[in-house]
Amino acid sequence: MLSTNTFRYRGTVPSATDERPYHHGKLRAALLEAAERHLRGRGADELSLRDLARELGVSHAAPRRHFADRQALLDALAEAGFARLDTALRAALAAAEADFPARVRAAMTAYLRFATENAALLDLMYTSKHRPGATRIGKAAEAPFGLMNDLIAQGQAQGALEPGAPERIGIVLFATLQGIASIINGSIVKPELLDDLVETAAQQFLRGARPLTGNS
Amino acid sequence: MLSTNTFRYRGTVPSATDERPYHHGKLRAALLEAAERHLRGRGADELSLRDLARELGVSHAAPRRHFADRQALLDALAEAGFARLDTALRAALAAAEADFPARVRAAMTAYLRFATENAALLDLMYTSKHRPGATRIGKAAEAPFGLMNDLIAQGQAQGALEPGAPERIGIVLFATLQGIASIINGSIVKPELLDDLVETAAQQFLRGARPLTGNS
DNA sequence: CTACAATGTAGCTCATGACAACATTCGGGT
DNA sequence: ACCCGAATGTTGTCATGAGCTACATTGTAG
Repeated sequence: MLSTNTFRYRGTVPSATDERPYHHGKLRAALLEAAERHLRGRGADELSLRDLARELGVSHAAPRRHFADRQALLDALAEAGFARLDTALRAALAAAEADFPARVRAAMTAYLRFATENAALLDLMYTSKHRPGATRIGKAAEAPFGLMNDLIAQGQAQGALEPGAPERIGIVLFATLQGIASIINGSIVKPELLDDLVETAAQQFLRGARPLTGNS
Repeated sequence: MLSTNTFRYRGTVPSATDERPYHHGKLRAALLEAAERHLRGRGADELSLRDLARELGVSHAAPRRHFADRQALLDALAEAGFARLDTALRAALAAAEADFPARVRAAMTAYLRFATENAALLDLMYTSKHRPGATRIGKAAEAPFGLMNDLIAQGQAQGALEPGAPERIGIVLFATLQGIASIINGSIVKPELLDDLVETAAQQFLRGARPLTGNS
């Protein structure tokens, strides 16, 4: 597509000079890749379409061919983010021990690893001004959520968690993770405390949601 | 310019006509008030200084006399937000029963009430790009934090919580609150579930952080 | 090989934040 | 009272970015 000329440029090879081909070829993918890179460290509101266009050596209006507006690019980033998060969680759970506490810790750690390494992206994923027709994002978000619910259900089956709707327990666990990510990313607490926080949260969760055995 | 005669006011009260006085008089306070109002529903990034100026019937450059730049206004909003949050929490705790579980629920409810009613403001308070010299915000944030720690310490004194550094336990509780606020404000879960979530989180916290009595 | 779709470009409008130069008002010192 | 400097507000300007339209180039299906 972008390589191996079929006679364009009438006899001269474009790469021989610094001439860019008129068509970038993979602009959409390149924009997403560059945007995600820009998102590391900076916030989403500092992401400029024109900036990306400049970086990719393309005119300021070119991105519009692939994303109707700025928000569309952000939505696409969020959607891709959920896919990456899902992959990371699945990988972590696949590599984890079989016993429930270990699996919970593995999932929590993997989530927070993703959340702290992709702070701005995470923010985008969850605050992406859900405009009326943002079904794709909601759809993409279901995968990680389902994973968490499966984990909870598994814990209940093993008798490690009290019975009941998995969502009821799962949402609070998810909220705690989200909150930890938030206070780390917001520099409220030092990143060094992350492991400590995860361990405390895991213990509280496992103790707080286990079945009632005799005493109150 | 907009007033023709140079002799305006000379013995007449300005409010008698619709002429605005050259000096607004309380521009800073009015800006903060208007900004906070604009923040309800919309996000902080949609807050425009020029918009505020227009609304207050003042020139587009006037706000600059009171806030060096946009971020300075946002910082001031965040600072005021922490003060309001502190007030709300203190009021809730003052009105609460003496027993620890009731006080925890009161604090959690008050926090989440503030958080959901001031979504954009809360976001501002915790993501306000902490620029190097943002000491004022950090200072303002300490009050609510101290309150939470006091509550934890009180629970420990009553034997309702395991001993240890209050922060260690408190941070996780705070994170959970923050996370619940985040998923409600981000429309991940329906607002109607808020009370349910609070109750579940409270139960898990009280059970998960209480002293170990005999069994593991 | 030709018409049309896809993709990229150039140039415009509009809004905003930041800045500078100037105007008006307020208040304190004499 | 009066004057002068400090606050506070105004107009004008610039740079940047989003979004739009008209146009140019390339890819491709028929």
